[in-house]
Amino acid sequence: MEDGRGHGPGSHTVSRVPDREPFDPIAEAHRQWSTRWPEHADHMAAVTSVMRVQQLLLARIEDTLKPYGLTFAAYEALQLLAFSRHGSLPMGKMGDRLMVHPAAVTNAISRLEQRELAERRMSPDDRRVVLATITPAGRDVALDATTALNQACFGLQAIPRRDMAKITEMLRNIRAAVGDIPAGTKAT
Amino acid sequence: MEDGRGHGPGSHTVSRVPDREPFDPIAEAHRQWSTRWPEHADHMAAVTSVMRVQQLLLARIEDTLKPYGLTFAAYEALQLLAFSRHGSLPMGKMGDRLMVHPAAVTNAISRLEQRELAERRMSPDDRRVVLATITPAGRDVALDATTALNQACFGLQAIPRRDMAKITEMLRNIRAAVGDIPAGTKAT
DNA sequence: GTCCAACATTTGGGCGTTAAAGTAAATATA
DNA sequence: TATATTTACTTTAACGCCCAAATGTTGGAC
Repeated sequence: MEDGRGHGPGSHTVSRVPDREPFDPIAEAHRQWSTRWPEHADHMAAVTSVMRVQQLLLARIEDTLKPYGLTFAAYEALQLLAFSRHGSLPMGKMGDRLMVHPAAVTNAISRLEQRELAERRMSPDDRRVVLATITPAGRDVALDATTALNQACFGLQAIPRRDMAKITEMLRNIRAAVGDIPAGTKAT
Repeated sequence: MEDGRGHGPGSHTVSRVPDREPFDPIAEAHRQWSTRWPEHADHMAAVTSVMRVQQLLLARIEDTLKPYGLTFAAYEALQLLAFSRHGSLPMGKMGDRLMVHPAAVTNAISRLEQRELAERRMSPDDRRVVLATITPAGRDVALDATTALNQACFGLQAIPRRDMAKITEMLRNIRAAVGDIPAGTKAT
């Protein structure tokens, strides 16, 4: 996959992450920023880092998921259902959990439904709500995909668990600052 | 904006980041994962954290950018041009820098061109390449938007610079592990 | 002069958002 | 109690962004 230089047909196959620049683009941007807004450069670099790492991880994850015909969004939805108490959740609830708009859930479940990995059921309690429900086939796929993801260690075999935990901790500060979680939340 | 509970028309206005769950969904997922794949839970939590923080930051950034009629993708492209040596860059080069597909650059520049923030020029050296070029109006908008972004401190006034730098450093390890930058790259 | 590599664009589809609409439940009001 | 208003839940439609594959053009090598 890692094609060293050389675009053309056959390059861009591995969902972006093209040929790497010979330098660190974030360090470069930090330099540029520092000459103009020195007091904001560190924040900018951190934010840019998060953006870029997300992009990189997403690419790896989707490569891992591709053999199972799942996109990351589809996987997230499926796994959420798999972890739910009865294998089903109201559409709106899924939107809250996944932090996406209700309309996005509608579409995601529709696609899963087409592939018979999930199905819609009317709630017996409230006829307004529709329950997205995972099928046995859906559970199988979710399990296989999760195993693959774990195997690939989310693409980060090289990094020790301790460092990963540290990253989670530091990012939790950001999430707290932004109101994603109650301020004083502690680790597991 | 912060509507405490209560969806319906008028909620979901602030680009996702809906009402917060009463618990930390990542800590919850970490728990679930731990019971089944304990040796992978830390990696999973870190990856999930990056994904979620990216989502949160993006929402904040786009809110800040909205008054200038810019999306984050558009801002990135514009800023890249603004920082470039002659205010212009080949389309392909932009794709490399921004880590997006060539087609994405085509569309992004087209939209910027419509708004007269950028324009296309044929390269005098190579008639295959088209140079995306920032206009004076584009520079103005980019500068204003950047100021706004800095003012908002990228939405993270609360977090000290030192912590932000630490995050950048730890994420650089991930980028190195994934091949985004040469292994031994150091900070600025 | 022919063949191949590099660029950019077009086309098609997934995913996300906003805005608007439709139905069902809850609540107010008479 | 009966009707009317408001609120909750989902869906549809329209648009932006991204990727993937196919198309068309130019430059360079043989």
